[in-house]
Amino acid sequence: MPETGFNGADNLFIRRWGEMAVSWGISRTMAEIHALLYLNTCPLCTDDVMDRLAVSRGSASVNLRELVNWGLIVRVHRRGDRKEYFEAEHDVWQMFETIMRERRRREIQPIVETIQRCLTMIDQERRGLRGKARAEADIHQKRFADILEFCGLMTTMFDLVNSAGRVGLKPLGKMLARLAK
Amino acid sequence: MPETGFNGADNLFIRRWGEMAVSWGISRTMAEIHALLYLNTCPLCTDDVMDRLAVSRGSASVNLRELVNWGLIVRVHRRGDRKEYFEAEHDVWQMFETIMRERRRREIQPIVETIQRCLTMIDQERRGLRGKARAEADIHQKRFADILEFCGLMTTMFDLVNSAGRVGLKPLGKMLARLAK
DNA sequence: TAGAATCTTCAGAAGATACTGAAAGGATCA
DNA sequence: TGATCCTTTCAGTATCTTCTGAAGATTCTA
Repeated sequence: MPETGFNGADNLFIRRWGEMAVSWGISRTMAEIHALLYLNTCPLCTDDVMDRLAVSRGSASVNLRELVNWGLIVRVHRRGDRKEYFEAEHDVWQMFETIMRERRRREIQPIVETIQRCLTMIDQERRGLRGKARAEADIHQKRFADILEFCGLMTTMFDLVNSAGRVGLKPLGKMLARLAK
Repeated sequence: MPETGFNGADNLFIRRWGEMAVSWGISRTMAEIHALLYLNTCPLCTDDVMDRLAVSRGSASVNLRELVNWGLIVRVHRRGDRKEYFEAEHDVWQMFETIMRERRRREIQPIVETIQRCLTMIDQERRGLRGKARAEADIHQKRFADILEFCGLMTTMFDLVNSAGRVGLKPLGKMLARLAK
């Protein structure tokens, strides 16, 4: 393993990052590898990850690939070295944008599509109803519409944050502070 | 079970809401119960939930309590009825604020505290270092500081969204649309 | 206070998820 | 071409999570 200047702070951070990941639906090992690469100044290879986090080759391989799929780390080749190295995105803002884009695609999009289908379904079902049943269906329709509107707004908000983020953290911070007043 | 006007759309939504929950670190049953109560116009009791979602009494009890702890549903008592009923928050905006507040407390706060500790630790460790090791420590320090700044900004943003949310979805939507240009 | 209705708890079971380690696959070198 | 180095795959295993169902606690009624 190359000199990586690991210390107590790094260990603490890596452990906590992994613990937190579980409550966000991400596997502990994957998050630990991500934290390890985020802190590291130079790319690491599979063996480095195995040694450092005490995981098997299989686990390291699978989790590294998954991180590459998410776009949070990239493969790095070195001349005269057959090993593959991995390097993390170090720009926190870019990291956030990547995570948001992926989660939107994988988790928000499916629910949005489902709600749209629900709205279509309920609209058809509603036609045959009268009186109380009709009123109930109207309320359900509104519930669906509310969530859908909310999802749309969230999407807008994250787009805004991402575009503002490109300018840098500082300007956005100032802008938000001004708005919050 | 009281008349609840369930239909295909509701079933579809409840199922999908439960599926998505898993990728957000929430148990499927808990999310399904939440979806069930969110859609329902009248409060439901434990037996209603058991019948509707085909879960055991124990599971219904535990998950309902957890939802109450999160503040997403409330207990409702009815005169002359010993059963306890449960009703969900129906305002999507309020729901979002509740979820964000809870997740911040349970998941963001711990990582923020850890990073602050990391910064203190690395600052102490750094004193004894010179040359390359010192430079490396400086970079690590910056990495920690970046995440911390990012967390602070996210917090500000959600506060803003929440306060703007109280005005209603529409005004915020317009405001964001204007900013996004 | 006995008895009925309801809720909570929890040990054991079931199910889901993630990891391991070895074998197979692929690339490069001599 | 064979040897070497490295990566990927996957069946079996370990671990973690969640559920079940019944026993026990609690609350209310008569």
